[in-house]
Amino acid sequence: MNSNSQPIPGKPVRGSKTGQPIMVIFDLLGRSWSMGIIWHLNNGPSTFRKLQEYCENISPTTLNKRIKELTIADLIERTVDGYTLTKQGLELFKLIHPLGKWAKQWAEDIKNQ
Amino acid sequence: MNSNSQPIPGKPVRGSKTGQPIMVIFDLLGRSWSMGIIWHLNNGPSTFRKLQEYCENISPTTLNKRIKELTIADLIERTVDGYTLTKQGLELFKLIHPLGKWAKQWAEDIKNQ
DNA sequence: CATAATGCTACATATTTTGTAGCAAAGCTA
DNA sequence: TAGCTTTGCTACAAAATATGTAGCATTATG
Repeated sequence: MNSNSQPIPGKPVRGSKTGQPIMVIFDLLGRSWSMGIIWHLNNGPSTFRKLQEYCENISPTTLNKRIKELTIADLIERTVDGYTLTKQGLELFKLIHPLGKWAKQWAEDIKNQ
Repeated sequence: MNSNSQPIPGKPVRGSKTGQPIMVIFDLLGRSWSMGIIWHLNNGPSTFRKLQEYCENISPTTLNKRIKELTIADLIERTVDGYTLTKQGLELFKLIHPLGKWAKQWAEDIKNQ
């Protein structure tokens, strides 16, 4: 359908022919490990191999793709200390952070169903 | 790796061998169209075909899988009016909602890079 | 009762993700 | 400075997921 892989605002993505920003973000974050990478980087800079380890031994192929995508999207960047969140990436993290607490409660609730 | 498809807290999922809730949610939301479905249902109940249409003509196969997963996760449910968000689903939506505004700004910023 | 809309399954094809191997470059370390 | 080790990454085949199309059984609706 759309073999052009990098989700870019204004261009068609999964979920929006007109490339609505929210859908672009959903496409980007919706790919395997994207959110895990961002979540982890909030703990500080990380090397390629540390990231791989943290993300349940994600294959280097996939990790590399995600890194490229998230870098183009200006959510992460490479520094001397390793990969880190950009200013934007940190803001995004702050927005998804509350999910952590909610998820715990949710897990409780569906257990007691 | 893990052919058992439904992400369940406490069971291994993509991103966490111990099934940490946040990772379970990431696995669930990370699948194609999951977030789009939740986002859309916030506009009110929707039929299967309306959802399909809204989600860029998602294939019925995939939509059906997502519906089953999100239903088991108690995020959506089927009512006489069609599929709707559950109480939990609505809470989740509220948490991801701010992403919309942020995404717009983000789209602006990376355009002007 | 006929027609249309709805929810969904089947199944082949296409795309993504995984897993393993391994290489080139940079950084210690003796 | 010669030899490890770590790091970032590519190649490529196999496995898992997603897509697209057809179509069928039910449930509204006229």
